[in-house]
Amino acid sequence: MKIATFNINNVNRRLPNLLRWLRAAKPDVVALQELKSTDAEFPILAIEKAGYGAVWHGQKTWNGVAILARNAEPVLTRTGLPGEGDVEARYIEAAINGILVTSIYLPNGNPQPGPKFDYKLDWFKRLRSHAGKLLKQDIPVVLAGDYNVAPTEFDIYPTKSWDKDALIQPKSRAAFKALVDQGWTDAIRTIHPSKPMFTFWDYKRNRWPRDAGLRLDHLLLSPSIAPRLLKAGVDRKIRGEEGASDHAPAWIVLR
DNA sequence: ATGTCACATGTTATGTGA
Repeated sequence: MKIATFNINNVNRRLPNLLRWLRAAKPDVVALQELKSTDAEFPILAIEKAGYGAVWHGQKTWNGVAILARNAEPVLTRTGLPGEGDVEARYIEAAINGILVTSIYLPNGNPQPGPKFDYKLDWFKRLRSHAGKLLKQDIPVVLAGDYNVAPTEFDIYPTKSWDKDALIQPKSRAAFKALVDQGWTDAIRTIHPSKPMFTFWDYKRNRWPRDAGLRLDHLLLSPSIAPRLLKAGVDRKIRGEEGASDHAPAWIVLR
């Protein structure tokens, strides 16, 4: 079973790229982020035609998350994190073939310090609270999404350019580590301990041709599913296509 | 400080967010 996470950066603008990748990579489950689409504008017909069922949680202009399942209908279990109602569409969760899968679009948090960074840290706290409850249920869970955190120095190319950026701040990294330390397995890093495995390359400053990337998209596995981890990777070449998102899909194969 | 992309508002650009 192949599960992927892909920040598509506008699902309608990037629809030809998405459909090409679905046909070529044939993932069984896909967590999409940054739909930048209202619920009504989500391209469900094209996605169904490609052989996928879907659940989605959209919003005008910004954010938006979805979960696709090949030859299956994901069973929606929640949109938004528990607690106060989220105005921004950043969380969706569904059950597919006995696995609970999320699509997370964690706030970027820039500029920092400031209210947007506070929102990021608060959102992380609410995610940890919910993730902790999922762990206690002892069910197979994959927390997939764009966490907007490069967890360590190894997850970014050598540079000073991002020193003030919310993506690499100690507080952002501590929040990610606190989540993982609940008992989750960072699947990509587990399979590839000594390769950077970038998933994002900024459009600016020639960063894709220079491979000046960051690893921001993660698949975290609950203890009951981690032993099934067989393979993991990043479909880097997707980033080089015409009209590409600034992220590439990250994926795992479970036995 | 800048670079790139895309969208919204509503203009022959500018602001916003990433």
